[in-house]
Amino acid sequence: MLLLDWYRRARRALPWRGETDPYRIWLSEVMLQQTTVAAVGQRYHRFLARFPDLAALAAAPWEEVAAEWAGLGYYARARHLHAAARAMVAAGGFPRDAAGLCALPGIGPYTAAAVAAIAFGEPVVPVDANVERVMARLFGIDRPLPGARRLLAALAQGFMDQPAARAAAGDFAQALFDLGAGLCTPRAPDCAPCPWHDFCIARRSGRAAELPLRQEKRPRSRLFGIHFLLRDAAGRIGVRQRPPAGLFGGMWELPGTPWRAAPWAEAEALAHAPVSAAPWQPAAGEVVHLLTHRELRLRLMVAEAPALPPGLSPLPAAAALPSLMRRLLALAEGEAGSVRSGKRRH
DNA sequence: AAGGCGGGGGT
DNA sequence: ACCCCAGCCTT
Repeated sequence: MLLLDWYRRARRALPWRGETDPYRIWLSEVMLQQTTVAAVGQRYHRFLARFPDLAALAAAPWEEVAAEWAGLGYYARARHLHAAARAMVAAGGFPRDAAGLCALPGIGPYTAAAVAAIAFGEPVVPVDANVERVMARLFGIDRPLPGARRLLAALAQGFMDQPAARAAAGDFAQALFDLGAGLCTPRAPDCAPCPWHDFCIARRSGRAAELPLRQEKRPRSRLFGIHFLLRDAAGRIGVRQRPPAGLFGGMWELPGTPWRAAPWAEAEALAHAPVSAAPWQPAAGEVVHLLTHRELRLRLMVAEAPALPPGLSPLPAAAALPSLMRRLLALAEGEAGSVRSGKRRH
């Protein structure tokens, strides 16, 4: 098969390539949900150093898992990963097929198929955005996503039903990923070296870069909040745990106002301060943090107190915070405010 | 079927 | 300033 030949020549060297331990395959797939390979980076090895196997992860308290996941985003993934590890230990180990995997929290059709194909050789295609893009172009599918999802999945599974692919299910799946990530890219596909160059309908009509079509997205709504950085006499920072579900569910945060559509006046926000008597001082600047469908605009008030009040815990390490909260902390260090999401300016 | 849910890299 | 990414869960 042309694709498998190309893959054996051109495949990427990735940290999880060549792994056979289903735990390690599973972890890589969950980290990569809606997350680029570059963003995962060294976090895969770091996580495994801390939680080397299913038993270690299942035995760990949630706070340690949350701290290890901090900064990776989509925090429900960490909650589900932890819950699934405990469920698997209780059930005696890993389900050996896609159907069994799919019943676990945080494992949907994609992840179940990926683990089944890569770890167990089950001839199922994990349909991610790469596979959808490749199939939409190869067959020239004009129907926009997400409506075309089932059609694209069926087309991909058709390839897996060929004997050469069935005999190397994990390689075939990863070959589609590498094709999508390296050649059949979203913006400017590099069609010349593509193993399916001659058969690709979109390329033959010069429309590869235009497919797949997508439904229009809704505009971002804006949320405002003011948070409070309280240090005790020892310099420890008081944090609390967010509710288990919803935005940044289960993660540490600086105490603050609720997030709402209208900006807060300082005096109004002080009603939500963890200590009312403290001399709160506003930090310069504002954090503007962009999520997929929200724009968070947060400001910071700073004060010291002899001791942290009940309800606040000392922050174990800044690295245990989601990126949003780390950026908020940076306001107190006098770093330039009003920096847009994520990337630092120098 | 649609919306909620982070963060960062690429262009 | 956008677009997109080795998706899943809830409503």
